[in-house]
Amino acid sequence: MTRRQEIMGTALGLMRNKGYLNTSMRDIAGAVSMEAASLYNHIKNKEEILTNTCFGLAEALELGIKDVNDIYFNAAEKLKMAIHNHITVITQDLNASHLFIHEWRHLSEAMRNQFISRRDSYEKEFRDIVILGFEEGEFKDVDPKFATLTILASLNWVSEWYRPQGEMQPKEIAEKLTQFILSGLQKN
Amino acid sequence: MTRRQEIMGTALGLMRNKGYLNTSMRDIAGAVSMEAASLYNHIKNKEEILTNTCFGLAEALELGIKDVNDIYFNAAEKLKMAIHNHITVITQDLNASHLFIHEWRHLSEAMRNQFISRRDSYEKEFRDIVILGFEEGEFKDVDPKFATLTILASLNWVSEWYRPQGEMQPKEIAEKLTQFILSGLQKN
DNA sequence: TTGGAAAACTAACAAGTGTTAGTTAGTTTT
DNA sequence: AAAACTAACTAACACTTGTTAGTTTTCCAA
Repeated sequence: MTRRQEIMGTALGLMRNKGYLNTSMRDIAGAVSMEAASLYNHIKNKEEILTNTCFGLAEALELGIKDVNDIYFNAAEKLKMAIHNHITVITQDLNASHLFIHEWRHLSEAMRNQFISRRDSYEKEFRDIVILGFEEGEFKDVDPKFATLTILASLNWVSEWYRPQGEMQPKEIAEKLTQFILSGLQKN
Repeated sequence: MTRRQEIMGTALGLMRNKGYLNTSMRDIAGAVSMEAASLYNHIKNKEEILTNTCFGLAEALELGIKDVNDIYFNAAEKLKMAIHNHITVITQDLNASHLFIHEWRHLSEAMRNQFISRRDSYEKEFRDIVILGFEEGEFKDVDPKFATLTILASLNWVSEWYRPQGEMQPKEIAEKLTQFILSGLQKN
């Protein structure tokens, strides 16, 4: 592991606990046993940590959903794959996910706009699956936007309670979520 | 409206847009056309804004769920009422909800612990409904904790996209969510 | 062994932070 | 008329912020 990766990883950990704004360069430096100014030999500036992380995860999610939508399957199958992909990415690095989900607001305006538009287009790919399901006659006639937002909220929330050492592993989480989203809580 | 309420309301608006940490006392003062120091004639300090808001909403939610669990109904009916209550509270003041959902992390440690324990007990009341549904034989044998977290994630996310001027109103949102949570996306 | 890059350091900057102290003008109560 | 209260002000404090400049140390390839 390079020093840069060590700094990045440590920074993400701190930022997950205390928040991006509340984590100072001196905090990060202390955690890797150096002076704040020395960090700048390895990273451009504080925002690079946020930018790198947010766009890194965006890319991972986009790659996954493109795979899903490029192959033909029915909507239920696609949704299952999309959920599986999302959970896999999100649970990979919980610290990074936290930044991706909560702290992107603190990107500079230009980066933020870019980020939002990529997020929107990811959301749209998800929404298309819901719409496909309706066209197939398999899904109910729900408001696709509403449904998609609700689904993504559940998926993202996983990063809040998932613990790698816990008993539920990503694969199982994805399966349960798919089950829940497709057929709900009630019997029959 | 008292000056205090004006300050509080304005502060919540700013904090929703820029985040709690990123909103300075000078920002708030500017928005109500006074000097930062003058704010202290009306409020104790910055944290009071956060504390007041977080515990205010906690109380509103607790009151609602107590009403639900005090009366006898079947689980499906209870869940419906609980969701309705949650959505009503959350959509009442979106700025406050944002603080309640996202910024409670920045409460001082003592307040934060208090807040978390109240949140946990609210969560438990919700979970009891899911468990009741299983005991009644009406709900599937899901992991109650998992289900509850997933449900609450969907509910809280509403505060992120709901717009009072939009076409979907709280009552309708609550109904659609209940429907979605009970019977999912798939037909039959 | 040496030259040079990489990576650390110290010191400082300009700006911004929440908050307190002390004061003043205007209003209300005694 | 005197006293007390309200709500604003200016000025300042003590500290933290991200970042830069300039310097020294470390370390590895030639």
